[in-house]
Amino acid sequence: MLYSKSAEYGIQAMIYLTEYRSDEPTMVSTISDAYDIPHQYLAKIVQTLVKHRLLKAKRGRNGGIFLGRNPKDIYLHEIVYAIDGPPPENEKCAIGLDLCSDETPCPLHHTWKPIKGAIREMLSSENLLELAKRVTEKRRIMNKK
Amino acid sequence: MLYSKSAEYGIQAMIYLTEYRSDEPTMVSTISDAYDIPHQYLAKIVQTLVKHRLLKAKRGRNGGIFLGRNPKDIYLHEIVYAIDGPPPENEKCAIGLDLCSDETPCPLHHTWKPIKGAIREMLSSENLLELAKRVTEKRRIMNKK
DNA sequence: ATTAAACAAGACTAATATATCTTATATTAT
DNA sequence: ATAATATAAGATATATTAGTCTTGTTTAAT
Ligand code: SF4
Ligand code: SF4
Repeated sequence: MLYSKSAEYGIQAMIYLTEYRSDEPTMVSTISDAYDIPHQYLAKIVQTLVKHRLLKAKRGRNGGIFLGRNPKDIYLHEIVYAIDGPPPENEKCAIGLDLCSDETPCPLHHTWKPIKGAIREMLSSENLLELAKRVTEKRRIMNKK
Repeated sequence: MLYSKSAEYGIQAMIYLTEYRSDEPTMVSTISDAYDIPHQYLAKIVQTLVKHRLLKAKRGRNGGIFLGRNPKDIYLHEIVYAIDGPPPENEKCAIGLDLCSDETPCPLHHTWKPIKGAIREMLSSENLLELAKRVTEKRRIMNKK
């Protein structure tokens, strides 16, 4: 819906790193085990995140990955763009009749445009630290029951 | 984003039928030409819409398709469901960590849920007649320039 | 009746997204 | 130095979606 499966895995991995932040590197396999992501597949996704400097990797024995920078300053859309690439210039959304503009909109424009805006806003305002906090909180609640 | 390419084509075809409504049947090829949709592919999509009674087909020479009922009473989500099938019971949206509920939501829940609601609302409140009217209006504006 | 023109249906192909396999390279403990 | 263990990288495989081809069936004009 919002992004590919690959991007979803990437986000999950980065949330994991934020939640269990450490000075020691975290193995990719630790994350893929925890979230049940195919190991090699996640490894490749991690590679592209490393190239985009969202992660740092330390190779060799006792190696692993770290966050590339402070999770408070990493926003969802960065992760999505890194993996799925930026959205196309003329993104045909909704019904896909011809090109869109505010003057000659497609027939869904007036309801769809605000929704699209809300999605963009969500992806560009949510940062990793907040997301990870909420995951921790969720886990706390679930364990209580 | 909202539905598959097939569903998009299906919507386009039904908008066409609404806009150029007629007592004579409209050939599938007329529509596929007008909207540049692969003919045979649209034919198959049309078949499933016929099965779901959203369209009626008249076979043989001078045959073609009609709307199954009044376009005022056909809503977008019906077309989408007919082609893409209904959404999964436990639709994992957003980040996809475990299952979702209002009590133990995934970390995007509070921003994503209202958006999801808006999308559902859009699909279930937009009817064909309105959409077709807007297309006509759009065409009028574009021709003026 | 014959034939042309339309939809119907299912097999087949192509493109894309998702996932796995294999080999290379880097790093560290011994 | 050697072996173990990690990421790096690209080839290969599988699944899903999109699109094509072939043949069949229905209908109406001739
Ligand atoms: S909804 Fe608006 S932005 Fe989206 S395709 Fe239609 S006109 Fe363009
Ligand atoms: S956003 Fe809400 S509804 Fe969607 S997966 Fe998260 S908890 Fe579930």
